[in-house]
Amino acid sequence: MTKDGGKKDNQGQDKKAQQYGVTPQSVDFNDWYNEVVKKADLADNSPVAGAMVVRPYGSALWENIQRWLDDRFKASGHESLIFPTLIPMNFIMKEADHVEGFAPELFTVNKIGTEELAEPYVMRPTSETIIGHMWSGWLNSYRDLPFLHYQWGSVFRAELRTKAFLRTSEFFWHEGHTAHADEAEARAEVRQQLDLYHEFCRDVLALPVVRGEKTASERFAGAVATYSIEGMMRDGKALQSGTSHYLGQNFSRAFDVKYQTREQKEEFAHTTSWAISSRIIGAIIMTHGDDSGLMMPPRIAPIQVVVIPVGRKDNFDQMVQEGEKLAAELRAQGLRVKVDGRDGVTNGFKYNDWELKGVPVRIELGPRDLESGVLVVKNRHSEDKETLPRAEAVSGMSARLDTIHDFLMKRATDFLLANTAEVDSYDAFQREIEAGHWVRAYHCGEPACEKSIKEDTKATARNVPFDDAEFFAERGEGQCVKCGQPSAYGKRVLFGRQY
RNA sequence: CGAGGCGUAGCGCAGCCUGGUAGCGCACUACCUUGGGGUGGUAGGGGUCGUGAGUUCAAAUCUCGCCGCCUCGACCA
Repeated sequence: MTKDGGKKDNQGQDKKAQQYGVTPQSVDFNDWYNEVVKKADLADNSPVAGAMVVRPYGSALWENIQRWLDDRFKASGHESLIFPTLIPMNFIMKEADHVEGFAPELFTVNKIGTEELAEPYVMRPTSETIIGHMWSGWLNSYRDLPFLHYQWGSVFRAELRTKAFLRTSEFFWHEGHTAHADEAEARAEVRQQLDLYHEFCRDVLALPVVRGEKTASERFAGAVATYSIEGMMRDGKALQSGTSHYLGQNFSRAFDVKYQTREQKEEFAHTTSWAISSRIIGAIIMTHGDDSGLMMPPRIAPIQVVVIPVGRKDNFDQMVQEGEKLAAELRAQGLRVKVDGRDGVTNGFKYNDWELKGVPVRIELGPRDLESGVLVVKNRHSEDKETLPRAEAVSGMSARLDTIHDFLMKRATDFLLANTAEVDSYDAFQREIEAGHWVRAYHCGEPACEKSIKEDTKATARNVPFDDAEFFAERGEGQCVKCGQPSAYGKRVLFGRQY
């Protein structure tokens, strides 16, 4: 917190201010974020530069994310597989744009023991190349298609400036890779997976996101088209929270992924790839978090309800047991419940602790409550404590979590809309960006023009919202906000500063 | 990778300028106390000062290299 190390006369006084809680968002959003990540026990720095250690609480969150997505992938006919972490370096070189995009950030393995390798490997930055290589051997006939594959794993991209979850040199994700007989089917897959990500964000994480297509300069290295979902963080910056790419035949040509058609012609497959990474955890933190710490969306929260037994020395153990009984009732409904039976820690400490960790609902259970058959229930995002009949509190818990979900979704959506401006002049554009807002503006579609906007304002084109996007979908024409040329895309482009 | 800042116990810091072998608060352990919003007390344990080298009789303290973290910039999911 204190940044000037030269301060005198400060031998740990003013302890409360330093010990408890996190720096308010309004004071320093970066500090807030870093402190929340560490103090909520999500992750810690590791001895490896730019690579984090995900601690049990963060890992539990990630596992819940994985589980939901994995179920849906399988439900739509996708199959998981496992590829090596190492990729022959020359594979990366086979797709021209791909090389250019990834070469600067590759970790290279060029030695085994003391032996120099004639053919170096790279730590995979993404697996299109090696998967393409293998597909080439697996694909013969149109009857073999589609390939609907994905894998969970980590990838490596050397980053010069890292931040827990948002940008680390090794990060965790799933990468979906599919191959199709024709463009239409491949494009449908691309859209289907992006829509799944959108559904996941909306219905599970309570994250409002804008679906749209990336402009040419923001496209994935080697893609024909890149689509993204963009979320707005509490500081007004955008976070690309998921991507889906139509790769055309770029990779299939580079890796000879071809098949014989029904008409007995040889054809290259149309491929796709799509991903959500551990970065999505950063989106959860920065969309819902507040000055008390994290706020876990209830449907993904590792702990949905925490039970705090309140008691004195003579009855504390009994209250913990009662807490466990209560927890068992809630678990029987499929809820994830924790009983905080720590002794010697005061209730106030526990309240603050679980608020920092963002547990959506807290139940206090003390002798008085037990006697009168009530429970004291408090939602993480509210100041109010409710005293409810026990049966009602228990049976209504799932509905309560749904209500919290809806509240978070609405709050985040309101925030996103309130902090997005529609502008038609470059003055207004710069002013709005400077104020930390998103901007919707017409743009000519020229990469050079986009670049100059970025140089002026640090803002980039986030995406061009779909016609059926939940926000900002209206079509229209105008003049480029920067250069005055006729607009491209048939609608306003979403601009913002980004993570 | 460029500029700046910072690395002393798990956390937040003092000590460094004016070298003499480490201190405060919290946390931790034990006991007592307290217990419905970060209880109070007593007694303890823990660091060789990011790392390597140099200067010196002596280095947390002075010098240089390296590493790491943070912010800004360039680059990127």
